[in-house]
Amino acid sequence: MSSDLLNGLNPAQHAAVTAQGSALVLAGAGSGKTRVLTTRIAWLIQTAQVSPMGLLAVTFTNKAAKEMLTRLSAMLPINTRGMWVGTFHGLCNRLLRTHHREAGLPQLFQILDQQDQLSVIKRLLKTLNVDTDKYDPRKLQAFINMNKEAGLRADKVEAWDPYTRRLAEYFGEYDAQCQREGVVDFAELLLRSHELLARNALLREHYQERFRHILVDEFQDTSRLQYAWLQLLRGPGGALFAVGDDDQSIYAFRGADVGNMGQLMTDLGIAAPIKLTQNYRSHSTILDAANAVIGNNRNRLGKELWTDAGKGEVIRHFQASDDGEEARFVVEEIQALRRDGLGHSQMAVLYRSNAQSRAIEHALFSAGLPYKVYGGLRFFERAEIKHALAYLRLVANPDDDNAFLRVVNFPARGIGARGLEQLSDAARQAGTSLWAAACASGAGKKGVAAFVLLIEGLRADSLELPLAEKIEHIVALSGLIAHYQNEKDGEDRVENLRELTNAALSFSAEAETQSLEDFLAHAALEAGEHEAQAGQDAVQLMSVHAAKGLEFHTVFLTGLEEGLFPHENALNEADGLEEERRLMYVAITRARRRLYVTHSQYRLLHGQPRYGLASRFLEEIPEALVQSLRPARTAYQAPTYGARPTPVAVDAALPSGKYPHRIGSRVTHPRYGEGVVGGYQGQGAETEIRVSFPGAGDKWFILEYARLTNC
DNA sequence: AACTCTTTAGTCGCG
DNA sequence: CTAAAGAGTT
Repeated sequence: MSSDLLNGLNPAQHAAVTAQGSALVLAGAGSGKTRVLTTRIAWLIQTAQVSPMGLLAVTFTNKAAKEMLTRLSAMLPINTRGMWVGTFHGLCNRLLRTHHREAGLPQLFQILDQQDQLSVIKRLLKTLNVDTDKYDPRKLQAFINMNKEAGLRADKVEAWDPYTRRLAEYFGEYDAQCQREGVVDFAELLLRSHELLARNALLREHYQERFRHILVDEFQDTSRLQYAWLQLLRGPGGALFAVGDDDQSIYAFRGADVGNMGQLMTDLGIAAPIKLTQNYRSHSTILDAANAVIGNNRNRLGKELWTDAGKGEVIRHFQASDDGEEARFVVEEIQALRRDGLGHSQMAVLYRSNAQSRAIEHALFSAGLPYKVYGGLRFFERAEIKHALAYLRLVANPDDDNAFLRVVNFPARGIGARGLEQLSDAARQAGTSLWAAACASGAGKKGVAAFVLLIEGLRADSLELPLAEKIEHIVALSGLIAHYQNEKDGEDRVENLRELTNAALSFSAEAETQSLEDFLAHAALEAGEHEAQAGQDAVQLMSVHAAKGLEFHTVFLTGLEEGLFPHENALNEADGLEEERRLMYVAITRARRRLYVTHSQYRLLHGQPRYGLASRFLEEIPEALVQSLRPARTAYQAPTYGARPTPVAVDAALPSGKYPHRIGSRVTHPRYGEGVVGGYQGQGAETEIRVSFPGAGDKWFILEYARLTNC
């Protein structure tokens, strides 16, 4: 029986799936990690080592959780409903809703997303009369979240300097305000349920006895708090099975601590991780490049990817003179690949920062190619949706001050800053919510009174309606649709508001509930799909971070320049360069068959001209694996695919790094026109370049600022 | 109180 | 440069 499940696993995968007790699985990119995880769950259940209700499986994304459940139900004839499989936040939410009393929370606590949290912080700093030039709300937000992710409350923060002490003080005020208002931010979900389990021995022992097996995906992304949470849930006889890849740890900036992998081995007495190193995705040229790059990192658990799929194609490198040329090169290659029959959706263009998508989008658009951009706002984060949700939240709980403030005057109903100030003064003095203050004192003011009547009417009217109809009704009467219909460019927003009803419909079908509160929690915990342009078979554009976990036949890795990738900000951070290198490793291993790496000597960044040297990561790829393509001597002209002239090796005389313009080559200056590069002097940022112009003679420019282009 | 203008910040982003 | 937020204007 179980042999069916285990069929086709390689020895390492087999060992991981059937490991006894706790284990750490070091799963390289493309090594069948998800398969191992789901097969282990199925195997544990099938061999009766655990019941479906006796295990806990944690992922980072809703998508991963959903996929795990889908695969599981394909493997075993069990009902996955009710199993504890989900994201850290989803499971903590479940725990806190079930035990809200013990956790000191109202049953209907609201969840703040990042935007909500920031506006709460801004509001708080305003009432405390804090100078926001000195205490940046966003810095405070990061401070609060970082500390919570490390498991620290305001009174436990180590604050040696006055500035940090003030931040800690505001942190405490913020938590107090959240507690008063019954709202919980993302980090709080985790911290609060950790405290719940830590303080309540009965509860803790109950869950420890229940969850005999705890399984964690993407373990390298766990924060210290998440690790502590897992340890609390794991009872004396419980097993913790963690799967991760330290080389793909790219989320330190949001609290992930790779150190958890080593910590886990120490804490559970695991001598060595089980390594999955056979890669089923890429050809060996690509893996060799990835191995070589990541080999430059110091602190690794250590592993090398390999494949029996053969060498495959050489990695193609292109050096553009500006970002426009880089983009046109990508487009030409995409068109050639398309002619050879490769689907657009099999090709991805990756970049380090989202701002870089512009140039690529422009070129794709000009060429009439379909593309999808990932990143940006997601469905439940859009302003019109958040407005609609605020109405829903007020109907569910009128004391929700955040929701109140968001829509009390949107659409405009004559309630200005002055009126609001009176309201919040009244609320503070009476120690009540804004809503209560509005009911008490607002009767005189027509705008406020109308708003109170509107919300009360909405609640009364929609009480008995099923979820989707309720939402449709509230959205319609809120005046949001009318407002956006009058606004130019408002069609999309109206469309999204209508889509909200559909979202509610599919939610109530899937979750089998008509509860508005459940839907609101769902909206907070799952922000929905990223915006993506229409197009069935479209080229995929996304940041390297967004590409983690995905794979494509062909990958264009663009913008490989110092300062951009590795990003300059990362160089000042502890272990920043190593994290950037891991990001490079993730990027390379996305490609199944063909990998392009490109960089540009010049690009506009924030409207400023910038001359980037080739990324050090480019030079860390062994030369033998790379073939350099060069543009024609003049501006790059599209080579016909297949009939391209034999690529010429990059001129080795000068390292492609330090000098963007070769001595003796012709360059163009916006003011002086065409000239010849005479030479360089100075180092680093001081580097100057000499150019002789036929009309203006010899000129020296600071290389960093000179607007020179090769011609 | 709505509208327009100016200012400012700008790596990556799950829940 | 460009989008969004805050300040100033009508």
